[in-house]
Formats: sequence, C-alpha cells, structure tokens
Amino acid sequence: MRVKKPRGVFDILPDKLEKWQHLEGVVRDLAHVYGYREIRTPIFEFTELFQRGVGEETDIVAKEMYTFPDRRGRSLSLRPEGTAAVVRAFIEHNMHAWPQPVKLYYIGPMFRYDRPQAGRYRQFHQFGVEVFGCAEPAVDAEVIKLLLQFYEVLGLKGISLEISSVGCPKCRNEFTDALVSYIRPQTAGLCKDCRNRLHRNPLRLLDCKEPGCRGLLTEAPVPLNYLCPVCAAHFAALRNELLALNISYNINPHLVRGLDYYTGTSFEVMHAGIGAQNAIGAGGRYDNLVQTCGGPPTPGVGFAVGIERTLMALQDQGIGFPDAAQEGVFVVSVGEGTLRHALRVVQALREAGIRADRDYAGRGLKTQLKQAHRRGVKWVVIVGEEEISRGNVALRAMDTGEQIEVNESELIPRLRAWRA
RNA sequence: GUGGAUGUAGCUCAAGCGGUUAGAGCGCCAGACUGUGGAUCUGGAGGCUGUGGGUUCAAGUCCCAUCAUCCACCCCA
Repeated sequence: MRVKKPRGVFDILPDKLEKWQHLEGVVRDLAHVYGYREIRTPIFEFTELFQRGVGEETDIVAKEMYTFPDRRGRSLSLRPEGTAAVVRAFIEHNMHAWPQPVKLYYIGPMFRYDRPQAGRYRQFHQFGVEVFGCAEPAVDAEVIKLLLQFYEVLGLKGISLEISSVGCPKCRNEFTDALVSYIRPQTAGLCKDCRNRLHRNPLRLLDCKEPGCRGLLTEAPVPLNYLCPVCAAHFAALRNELLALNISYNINPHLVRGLDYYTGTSFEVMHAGIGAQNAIGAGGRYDNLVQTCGGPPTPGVGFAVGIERTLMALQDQGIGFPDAAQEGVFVVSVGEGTLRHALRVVQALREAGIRADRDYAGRGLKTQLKQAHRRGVKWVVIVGEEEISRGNVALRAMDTGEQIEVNESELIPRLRAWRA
C-alpha cells in the first residue's frame, strides 16, 4: 500500500504556496514597520514549559499535545502555540536587560492533536507578536492595530474585533466565586458540558453556544463588572487608545480565552464564512507569564494569527493576490543540433538574472510552443537553424504573437528593456 | 474523545433490483501540422472501485471492520 500523509496535515503545492509567500511578506513588512524583530524558537520544547506556561488544566495541554520521550527519557512536546517558547527564550537570554520594551514576532508551524475540521489541522501555522516589559494600555492598542492592519493590507473585509478584560487573578477569583454562586441553583438547566465546566473552568460557561445555557447566563455576572480599580482603569484607558487609533470594536463581556496565562485585556478577531472555527486571530495580556516560567516579573501582551484560517477567509471573499505571474522566457530549439545552442542561450539568460527554461528533448517546434504557452511565459526565444546562420535568434511575444529577429548579442538588453 | 456524511482515472462525476470487458467530460501524452502556441479532429496512456474480511454461482453495488476526507461537538488560531 502506498504511504499516505498522516491525518490532519497537508502539503502546500506551488500554486498555493505563492499565496503563503505573499502573506508571509506582508507579515514581515508590517512587523518591521512597527518595530518588531523576528525570533525563531525550536519546534519542540520540554513538556514542562507548556504545562507551566499554557496551563496544565487547559485542553491544549491536557489532551492535545504531541508528547514523546527522547532517548534519555525526558519528556518533549511539539509546540502547541508560540507564546510559551518566546517567553522561555526571553528568560533564557536575559532579555529583561535589553532596552524595554522588547518587541518580537514569530511565524511558523504549531501542533495540536485535535480532530481535523474546517479551519483546524494537526499541523497549522501561526504568526504572532509579543511585547515584553511594558504594561501600558497603549501597547495593547498597538498590537491590536497591527493585527487589524495585517488584515487590511491583505484586503480582507468583513472582520469584527471583540474585546474584553478578564482581569488580574484577584478580580478573576472574585468573579468566579460570584458566577458559581449565581449559577449553582440553576445547575439543572445547564447542558452536560456546562455542568462539567462549572467544576473545571467556570469561566468557560460564558462561552457556551447552547441556547438554554445562554438564556440562563444573560443576567449572570461577567468579568468586566468585577474588575479591580487597576484593571478597570487599564481597560478604560485601552478604549481611549483604540479611539485615538480610530479602531471600532465590540465589547463582548462573554469573551473568554482558552489559555490560562491571559490577564486583563483579551481580544479576538472573527470572520464569518470559514465554518465553525471563526476566530482568525486572537490575543491578550499575560502579565504573570514570565514570572510563572521562572523569569523576573515582566508584563507582556501579544496575539496569534491562524494563517490557514486567514487564507480561507481571503478565499471565501474571492480575494486573489497579485499574480506571481510566470514571468520569464522559454527557449525553443528548431532543427538538428540546435539543442546545444539553445542551452547556451538559456544559460546566458539565467546568468543575467532572467528566468529561463527550455525543452530538453528536442521535441517539435509546435510542441515546444505549446509548452511555452501552457507555462504562461511572456517571451519565447526561438533558436533555429535559419536564425543561427545569420547570427540571430527570433524573439516572440506570446500575448500578441509578434515576432522579430534580433542579433544574439542584443537579446538580453532587449528583454531587459521590455520587462519594464 | 463524541456524532453525521462521503470514499470509483490526475480532477469533476456515471454505472437499473447484485449480472459478462467499470464509462464520460476536463486534464495529460502524441498525431493530423518534419518552422510557429490558444481552435478543431483523431488516437494513446492512465483503475487491485481507499484497505481488509464476509455473504453470494456472481460484489463498484449488500454486511462488518479499518483507514482517510468533509462537516459539526468538545476545544481553539
């Protein structure tokens, strides 16, 4: 039996990859302009990093990690998200001694052992930014602005931004107590999942899609009403910053992020039309994460973008990218013994930096032209016995069918002039 | 981990109630057209019908299992 790819992963073929490369270019340009520098961390880390960083109780760590022992029995895991590793690197390289804030971005594959579905894969790709060492709401606003501008540059419409604050651990504990005591008398009306959430992670009750639960929760306490004065002031200041940046948003008091490390600000960008997994980018503040991972107390804020989901959203809207057209030249040889001559022409073009290809087998002229046509090249150079005898080659424009004969030495300057 | 749908050529799909050599369109290769692409016509290659069992004289078709894909739940980007 043929070997097939594992479940939930995919190949990216050239046609598609050109879209990826365009998106990656947008990421790099934008991050650069905003003053972020790229960091690359390993694909795997000690399992403990994610247990401590992401949280042992989260589904991601509890049941979705690719975890395996290395040859000495240490437990390693493929990274399920990007932030924990960046935090580890921040600590390990003493970045707190760098000029603050430290602004980093990353782009690369992540791994989660989930059941595949629209917009969800076992190996997927994220681009994200992290800012360390500045607790100002202005930074929260900056990363949100960067996130939105990313979609804007790509041309994606129909996105919505939702923001909220889950508060610091102190506010969160108060809120959780209030929520549990509010909902406990009505436990019977909750769905099975929510009865479970009540014990494991009461916050998630707010996120339930069951109409019955939503009904019970309309009047329930929300984190925003339990913020301590500091967290409340931060959230108010963030709203002002967003206003200054002309960013429109919805406050979603039921917005809940799935990772334990979030504190305060949280936000999510959604796009309808890519299926049930409609979050295409999300993030928030994590002011305790660096310390939790063994570093000095350092505030942080960042986001992650799902690249596959973003590309899906673009496709859903029929947004094409600037065609990475098959610019280039196809060299056709005609007649006995012209293959060698065609090789020299191809080589000269390539060494001049012009994309050039040819037929290797000396097939018929018609066939070679057909090849050139199908490749979509704009120019064909015909190296034929007749032209060679005059020291020339023929240059044919495939779009107009116009064909002229030029001296071989003029070929490259001529192509260069026309390329503009 | 749970539930539903679907697996036939590279792609999109046919094949009566189980019946003889599994077809078509598109694509691919070639020829018509030994010096000119997109059109037309002709021919060719390409299949263990996802895989493994079972029922039957006979299975693409019915049954079971398994794998994969899609969709949804859980969860998340």
